[in-house]
Amino acid sequence: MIVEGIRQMLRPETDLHIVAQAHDGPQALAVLASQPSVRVALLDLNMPGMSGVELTRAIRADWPDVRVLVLSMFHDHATVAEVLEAGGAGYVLKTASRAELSTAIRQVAGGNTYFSAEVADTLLQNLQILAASPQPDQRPALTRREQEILQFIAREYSNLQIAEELFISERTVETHRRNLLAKTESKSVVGLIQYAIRHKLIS
Amino acid sequence: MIVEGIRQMLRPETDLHIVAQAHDGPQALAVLASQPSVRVALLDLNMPGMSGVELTRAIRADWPDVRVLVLSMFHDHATVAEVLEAGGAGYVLKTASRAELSTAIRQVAGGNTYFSAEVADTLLQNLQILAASPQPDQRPALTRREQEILQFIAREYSNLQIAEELFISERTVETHRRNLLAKTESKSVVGLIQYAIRHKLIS
DNA sequence: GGCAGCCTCCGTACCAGTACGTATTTTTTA
DNA sequence: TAAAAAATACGTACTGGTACGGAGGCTGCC
Repeated sequence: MIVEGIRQMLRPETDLHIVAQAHDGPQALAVLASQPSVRVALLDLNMPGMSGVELTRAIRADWPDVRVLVLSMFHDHATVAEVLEAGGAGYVLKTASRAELSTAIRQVAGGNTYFSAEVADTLLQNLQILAASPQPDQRPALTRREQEILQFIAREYSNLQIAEELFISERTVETHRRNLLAKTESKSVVGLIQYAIRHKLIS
Repeated sequence: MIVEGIRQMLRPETDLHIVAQAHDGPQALAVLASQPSVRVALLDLNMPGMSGVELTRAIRADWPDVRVLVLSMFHDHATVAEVLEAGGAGYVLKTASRAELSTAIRQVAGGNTYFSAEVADTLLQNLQILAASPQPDQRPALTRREQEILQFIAREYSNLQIAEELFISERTVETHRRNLLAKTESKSVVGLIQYAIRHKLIS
């Protein structure tokens, strides 16, 4: 029903060719297998059986050149993020007009991404969490020197190598290393690296 | 000059109070030190001396409650990403209208983020790279057992502990560990953990 | 049946990191 | 300027990972 609706909706757009359609996940995968010309897969996130996210992931895994455009009623952050993580290239709300939908398809086909305005808002709102949020980080901060040492550790330098690099004694490096382990409450370099990554001190 | 222009521009917005102004980075930091009531710092990315990104970082480090709104002529991805990474909460182009600028200030003051439309586009375009890009990951896959071992290593288990946990010999764990190091091309457990995190095998 | 890949196990040797204690100099902060 | 924090440095001892080489059993596939 919905599939047919979209088909009718896009009929006037003469540059868009609907080459196939399917009613659930497995069917979609089967269709893709026999239709090498598909460039964009437009799919309803809320489908029977296999979830839209799973299907997205499956498509991306088997046909990396097929761009996935997701159609959904909701735009909460968790869902949108999941779709992106699964490899979705666009996310359009079901309230979108024909004009918006066709624009989205063209954008996605062209290698770009497309997000409905509300979806984009959601994403940007959450960039805050990813990159710009005030982090109430109330643990003992690492000193400048310690952070520096940590950089080298993360690059798999040995204590001796670090010492030579910084023109200090190996013993000093050992001490810094000990303090790092204590401050990050890790038993070994393993926890240290995880701490560093979590706190975006490296990579 | 620019500072004065913005001041005049925002004068009609009666709910916004300009409590201080500065002409370069160090001056801004000094002003902040003496003005505890500042909630939003509006700064030109292209300033003399200290770069806007540096100033952003400095502000976030010393006054985590001050929200930084950046004003810039450009919106290339590298620059925007840098600002975000430094802790900026918003990014407005200099072509913005008074209405947009005041909206941005209010959004940022309210704990949200704000990005001019073009900037938002740039960001969304690059989400593709962050989250939806096809990753040609053509390295030897880890076996089930190896992944299992890796989980324990990430949790800071020693070889002996892993052995006991899995009812196998410590030697076997050592061998798996060696194979893991080889497959991930890392010199030590340091690289191993980074590999695991990058490939979402842990945490 | 044979081959490949995985999981299992052993020994020897070495080195790097870790634990713990102590102490001086330099820099920052109160 | 005194106190606190950071950076510097040393010694001893021990543990745990790493390098290297070898080997047998099991499963699944051609």
